[in-house]
Amino acid sequence: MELSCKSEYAILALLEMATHYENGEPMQIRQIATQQKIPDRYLEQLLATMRRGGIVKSQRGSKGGYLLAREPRKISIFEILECLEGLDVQTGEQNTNLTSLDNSVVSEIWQEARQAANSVLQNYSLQDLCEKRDSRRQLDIMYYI
Amino acid sequence: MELSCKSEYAILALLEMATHYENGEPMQIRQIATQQKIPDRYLEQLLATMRRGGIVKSQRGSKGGYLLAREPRKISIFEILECLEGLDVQTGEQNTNLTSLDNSVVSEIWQEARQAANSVLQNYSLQDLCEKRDSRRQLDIMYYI
DNA sequence: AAAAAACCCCAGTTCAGAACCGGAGTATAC
DNA sequence: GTATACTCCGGTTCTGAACTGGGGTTTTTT
Repeated sequence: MELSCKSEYAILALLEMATHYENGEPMQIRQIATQQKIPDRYLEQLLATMRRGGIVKSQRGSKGGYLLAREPRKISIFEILECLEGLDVQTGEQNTNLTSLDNSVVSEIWQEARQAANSVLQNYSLQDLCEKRDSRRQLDIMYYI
Repeated sequence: MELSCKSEYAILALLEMATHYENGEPMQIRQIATQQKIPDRYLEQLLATMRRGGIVKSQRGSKGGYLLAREPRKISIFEILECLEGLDVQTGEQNTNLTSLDNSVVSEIWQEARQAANSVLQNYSLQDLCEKRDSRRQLDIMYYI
């Protein structure tokens, strides 16, 4: 039940891109990696995966980089995790022999729990996280004064 | 978001014990391991952990074995996972310097999702799983006829 | 045209932790 | 007092996550 390092990196990177979404310029891997303290060669892979998943788009060549494929409001946290953690390939083989009844009952319960978590994540967009962060930041300033 | 092998083994073992809870006799590791296809030396460790966690109790010596510490109705799936997967030690260090605002916002969302999953698991007892399995079994027989 | 700046692809390597095994010790039943 | 179980603690194996490296291709700039 831990958030994988991979997914955390990805969300942080997208958060960074969402923050600069308005100005329309692509962001370079290096730039993002430095800001969010992510190993850049690793981030490269994550961004490539997310490009294939239609979450970001890339611009090659000099002055190139990455852009969100859609507005931050239209990208859910669930979608990001789903893209990265593999599609949870439903190996639907109901081997009623190998997989006992006990097994399938357990995995159904687990499925249900996961579904509950997923619907929470489906209701949060990148935009939401940015806003949450920004209002938090405001609060911090208030306290400081 | 995958159910660890460890937790699955544990639930299956407890399910087996719940099934035989009525007759009051302790069950041996070997017996459970064979039934549920679990490596017995590994199961031994899991049961020991659950004994320390107050989920099962043990009887040493000949004719010994393990028993559920409470009725199956009173043991939630959540409790089992909590016991095995470590207490999720809340490293509450809010290093506002090391951990950026972005980081903490992300981990809060994750927390919320996990909480949603947990409350599902809190509402399922071993008894519930047994009943689910048994009614499933009845259904299978019906189809067979 | 050439150089520079970026992404692209694919193949490693490292490392922590999960899963599993073994042996010597201890309690209990008969 | 012997057989049968759990108990404790340490080791091993193996997988997958995290990270690294090198040689490409595309695009911009000069």
